[in-house]
Amino acid sequence: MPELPEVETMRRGILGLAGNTITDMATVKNPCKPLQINPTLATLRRKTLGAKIDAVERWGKRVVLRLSTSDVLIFEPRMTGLVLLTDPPDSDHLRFRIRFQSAPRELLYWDRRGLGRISLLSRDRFQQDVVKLGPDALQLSHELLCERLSDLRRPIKVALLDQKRIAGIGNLYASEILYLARISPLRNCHRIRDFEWQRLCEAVKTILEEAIRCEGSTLSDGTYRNALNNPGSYQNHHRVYDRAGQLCSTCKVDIIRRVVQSQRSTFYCRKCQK
DNA sequence: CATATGTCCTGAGAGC
DNA sequence: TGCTCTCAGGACATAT
Repeated sequence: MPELPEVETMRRGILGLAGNTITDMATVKNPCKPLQINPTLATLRRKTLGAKIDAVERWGKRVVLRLSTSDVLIFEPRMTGLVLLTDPPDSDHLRFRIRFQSAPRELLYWDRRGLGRISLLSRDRFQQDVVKLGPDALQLSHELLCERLSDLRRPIKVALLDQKRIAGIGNLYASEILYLARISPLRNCHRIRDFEWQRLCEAVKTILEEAIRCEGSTLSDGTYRNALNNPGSYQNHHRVYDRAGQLCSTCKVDIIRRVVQSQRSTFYCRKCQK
């Protein structure tokens, strides 16, 4: 589930790693299938031991450690991955461990479902991959949003999830953003008007910034945690996500509906979103 | 090229 | 109670 706000919270939580030096790196044996590491653990160790962390960045839904060797170490949490500076939620799904020269001495990667990835890329390869992704959702302008989405023959909700168009928005925040922008998730991109793209652009910023202030959303399964293993609080502010059947808080007339688009749940108010 | 669908993975919850 | 089935969705592979 980690989308832009959760991954940004992870990034901020481990900013203190900047300037630190990697002394060891290992997978953790556990009952689950092994996590995918690109290219291999041996290569990762050979290329990163002794390297310094120059910067802690975010790239869409990925956490990016820039190393003094000019390589880039990437954590891609996908559904249930976490980066942690403290004890993980459980030991069974702890997957990876990096040790450092000075405090904080350890970074853990925990992933219940194990769909996440850890990758090491050269700076050049990283740049090539970055340009394949769309602009970061927090850097959007009205013009950029139109340029990336307005010609598509797809529902706007589906288009917002396409990381090659816009990077950082996932299933939860797409519903929240469209509700605030008062645009139906079913609307085809190429039929959306200019003033609506303007509203959408503002809603993207508003929702993502609100969610970052709340350190993201920890849903009922409790999986998502910040780097200190504390839950976020934005789930208490969701306007539509996972609220099917509840009264719309804007019109107070219609109820929130759930529909399925591209095999993902979408939540919206038929009366408020046109 | 654009768009649609299948796959990976685990645990929670439903239904019998 | 314990089994089987379905669902959750981020990113990519494969199909149309």
